[in-house]
Amino acid sequence: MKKKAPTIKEIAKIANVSAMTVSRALNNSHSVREATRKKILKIASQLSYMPNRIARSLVSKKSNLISLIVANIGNQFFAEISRGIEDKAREKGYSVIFSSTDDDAKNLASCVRTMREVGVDGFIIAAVFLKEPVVDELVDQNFPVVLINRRVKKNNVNYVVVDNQKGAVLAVEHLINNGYKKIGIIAGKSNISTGKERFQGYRQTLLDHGLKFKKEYSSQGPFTKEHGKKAAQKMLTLKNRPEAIFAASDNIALGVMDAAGELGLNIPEDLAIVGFDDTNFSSNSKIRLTTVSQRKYEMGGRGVQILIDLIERQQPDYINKIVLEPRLIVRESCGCNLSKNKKERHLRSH
Amino acid sequence: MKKKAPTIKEIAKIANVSAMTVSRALNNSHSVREATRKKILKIASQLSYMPNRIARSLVSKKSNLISLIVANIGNQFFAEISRGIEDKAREKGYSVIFSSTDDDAKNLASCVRTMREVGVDGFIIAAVFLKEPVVDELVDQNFPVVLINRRVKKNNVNYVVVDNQKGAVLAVEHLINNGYKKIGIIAGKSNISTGKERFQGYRQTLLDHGLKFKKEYSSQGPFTKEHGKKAAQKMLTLKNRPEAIFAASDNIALGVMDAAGELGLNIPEDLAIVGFDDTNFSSNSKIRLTTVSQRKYEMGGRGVQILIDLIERQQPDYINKIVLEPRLIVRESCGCNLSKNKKERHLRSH
DNA sequence: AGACAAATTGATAGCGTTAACATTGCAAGT
DNA sequence: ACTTGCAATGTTAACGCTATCAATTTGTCT
Repeated sequence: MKKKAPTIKEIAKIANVSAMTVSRALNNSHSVREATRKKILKIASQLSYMPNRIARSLVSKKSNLISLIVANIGNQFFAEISRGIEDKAREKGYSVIFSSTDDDAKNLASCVRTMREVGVDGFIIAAVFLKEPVVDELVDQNFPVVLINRRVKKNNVNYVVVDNQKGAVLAVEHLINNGYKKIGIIAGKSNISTGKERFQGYRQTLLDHGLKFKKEYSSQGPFTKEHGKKAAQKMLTLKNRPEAIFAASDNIALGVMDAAGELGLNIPEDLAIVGFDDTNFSSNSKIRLTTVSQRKYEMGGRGVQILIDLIERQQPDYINKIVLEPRLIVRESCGCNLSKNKKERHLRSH
Repeated sequence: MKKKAPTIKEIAKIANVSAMTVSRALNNSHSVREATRKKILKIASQLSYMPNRIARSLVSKKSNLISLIVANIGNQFFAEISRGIEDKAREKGYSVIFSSTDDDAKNLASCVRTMREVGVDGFIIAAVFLKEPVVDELVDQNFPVVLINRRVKKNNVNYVVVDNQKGAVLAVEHLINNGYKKIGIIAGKSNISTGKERFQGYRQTLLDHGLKFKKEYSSQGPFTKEHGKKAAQKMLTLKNRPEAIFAASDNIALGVMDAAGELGLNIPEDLAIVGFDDTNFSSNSKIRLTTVSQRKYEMGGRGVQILIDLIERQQPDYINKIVLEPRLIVRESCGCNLSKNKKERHLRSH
């Protein structure tokens, strides 16, 4: 059996003082004589006393627990965000409980409920749809929430996101500026803010540059490699196939690469690809994915900062919306910085 | 301000019963009349009552929280394990608090301490060194712990690992069987079980096949891409360089690929690589890493299972050691299943 | 109807901590 | 010496829940 942990009462008994004095001594309140404090601290350390936060929480109505809800913690993108969240939370004295929803609305609802029972002080959610009644409810009840990465349609929630539309514009303009005209998109779902906004950025950029939007050059689905592959297979076997694809996430881009590989298309010579997220693997020397960078670690950290301000009310009561700047990381999958040398070498080999 | 949550007392008042009856009704105890239960449940739902687990924990001395400690949640490998842990935990009614240690012993110690204060029911640790006093202490105190992925030298702890030595044997034998003789290793640190055991497997296999171990063909360091790259740069510029490298993790393998790329070496034609872990990205069509598979998701799940058995004492009091079978996933980075066709094509192009 | 067992409900206390107020003791000021 | 004032400590109750045992109601059987 687990050994019973010592309590302040036991310390009190040994030290011959009241439990209250022990409590005060351990929380370095000012009104404890130095000698008493020392005695108590010594006993506490001998018993290797640990404060029981559960009891403390019951009184203070604060658990110092944060709930982090993502679509899938096993996914590199969310894992990187999570690390940012964890570090900042720990720095501030909070711990993080994580849950994955697999982008299923029911799971979100049940996670939120469970976490409220657990007594978390607030939520960081990176798994919302544009319409998200669960979030509305939290907001209505003034329960601390911060959305990360994705936002909801309603405008009354705190969030930290990148400018997704702008990110898409950067990506697509880069392709256009380098001479590509037949540009396809494999996008996320349009009921998710990132999916929708990146798609809009794509479409708008085409129009702004006098290119027209072709339905067969676009696909909307989950942000997964599988969707990327399937959609690319279809798109790349069109009689008049696109010569460049904007993948709305790096995972999608990976799927596109797989499809291209199977069709015998070289990247970037036969097909240019730009991704979105700049996940860890994208810089790999075999992948060299040109992609729109999201500062995931920072995003997580700032989200926590806002959440904790909210919880501890150090912030006035306004809604905090942070839109980070996206940045295009040009690597090689877009074919836009191939050196003359390489291009020639490639041509020769055919 | 956050709205105060309703308590059983308030329900009791409205229902005109005692708090105890409400408690019983909500926990479907048998000794509540059906009519009473219905009345109480209705009121509870009207008030959207949520049980306060903190209060419950204080009484029951059980939080239904599990602490998961990994080296770095932002790392794909640990992220995948975590997902397995989360799913099983949720299935069993537990939630998971995660912490990253960056493989720093002090961080581990402080995490464990914090988590014990928080009141977790047990630990799943995937960040131990061979000698780990913190774990010893938990074990001494009979506090539920399960180690995942890595184990400690002492033999009195529950764990779930793969057979790392065997995994290394599989990898290296595969290379040897396919004609490679000059095989290097970029290994993990030898104060970590996985690092040590994989190294031993490598060395033993060489000897068993009449090859001799050359110090300059080996490097030991962190399981990171950076270490992989740096070590590979050194190893591959040896006058008599290895023609194959066993990377003790997929991340290391990625670093080796980077180094090879910079040196103008093609994989697998000029250099064969085998990794370890089979992380998500390894199957990518550009990477195609031959690697030793660890069933990470399963590993996590089984770890949780054991931990919960421990917590709830459904298991007799013996120590549970699970060693999963590794499996070699042959893809292309080892050059061992290049079709004749491809080989010829490659030769032609030179 | 009366007696008894069983089912249902209630009262009390306690989990470990802290907030709020009460008490004690001791030094300074007159 | 005697109030005054403040520092140090103590007492009580409460946080929301449940274990335990006591009290009450209900039903059953003779």
